[in-house]
Amino acid sequence: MAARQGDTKAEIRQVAMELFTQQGYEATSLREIAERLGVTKAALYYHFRSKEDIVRSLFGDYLAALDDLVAWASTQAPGPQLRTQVIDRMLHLSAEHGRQAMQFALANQHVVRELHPGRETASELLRTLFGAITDPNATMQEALRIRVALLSVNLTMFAAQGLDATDAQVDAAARDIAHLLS
Amino acid sequence: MAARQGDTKAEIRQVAMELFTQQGYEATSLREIAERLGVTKAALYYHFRSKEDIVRSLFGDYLAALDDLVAWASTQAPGPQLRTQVIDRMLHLSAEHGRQAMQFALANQHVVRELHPGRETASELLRTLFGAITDPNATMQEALRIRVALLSVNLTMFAAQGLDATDAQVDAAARDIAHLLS
DNA sequence: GTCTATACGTGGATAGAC
DNA sequence: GTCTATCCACGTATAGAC
Repeated sequence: MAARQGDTKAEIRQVAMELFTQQGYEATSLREIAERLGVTKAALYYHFRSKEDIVRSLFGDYLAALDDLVAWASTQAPGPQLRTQVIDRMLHLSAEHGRQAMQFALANQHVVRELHPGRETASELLRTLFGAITDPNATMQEALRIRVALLSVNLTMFAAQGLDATDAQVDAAARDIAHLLS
Repeated sequence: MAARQGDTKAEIRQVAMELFTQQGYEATSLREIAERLGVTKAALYYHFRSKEDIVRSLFGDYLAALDDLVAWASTQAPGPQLRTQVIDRMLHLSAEHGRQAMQFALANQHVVRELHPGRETASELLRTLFGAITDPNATMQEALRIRVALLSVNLTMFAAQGLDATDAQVDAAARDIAHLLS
């Protein structure tokens, strides 16, 4: 209890991230988060304005960075080079925001979707990104493989759960796999 | 409304599958399902005993089949052959239960987890499966790639959303990708 | 900065009429 | 087979005291 002055907000974020990832966003109540921390629901409202505010504070940065990536890719000419660059940037994002963020995003797609106010939904975003890196004349097989290559970055982070590996090792493996597919 | 005798149950299942996949299980209320069908909540309770009962009727078969696969794989010796066989069986499962089931499972992992009464959780199940097909002496990189190969089957189904492709084409692409990685 | 108390809506679920 | 009416628990959120 010595460590409960000023960092309460950080603790809330940490517990919320954990529970949201394990059980899902809707399945996790504020009461649950509060109990786990030994505080009351009302205490949470001192630090955050709403439940959505918590999740937003958890992923706002990542989503914004993803937006930027998509916007940038849309201005480039499709082709193998762009593919490589986009994959590298995805890896960079994953490394920067941590595996847990990826796992949350995968487990709470519909929540992430709602967090995009007035913007594209997550699937539209993905579709835009796919379009940007895929040659218009590509066959269906090629297009599909490129999509899987891109998604494999996050999938690898997910698959690494419980595996005895450093972040750097996982990053390297993700890069190998994505490039193998693209 | 002529088509509202006897197939109501089927309609409920269909709408539920759709909404659960799009919005998530908890985020979808029974009221929402009922309204969409033009009936009342109480009507749903005539056909199903609970909300969980609906989702169970949607995925019980798939989960049972997955259980069988894991149990079988555990009795086999790990190696390249087993890997190929497991991947083929996964493809078979996906084909049999449809892409939408895969999408639901991916979007509602924590719900699927709860549906396993007295059994392993979904992640334990996956871990068991991974263990069965991975050589104990494999490097971390190899182990990770095998995991991703297995998961890529479902991922490919997911990635095929909105793509103009037949089920057979997607299956074939999934097989290629999984084998490329394994 | 954290609490008690409470309001309010909604969700799942049941009883009983038609 | 579907409806109305209703119950109860829970979830988010607020007001105001300490």
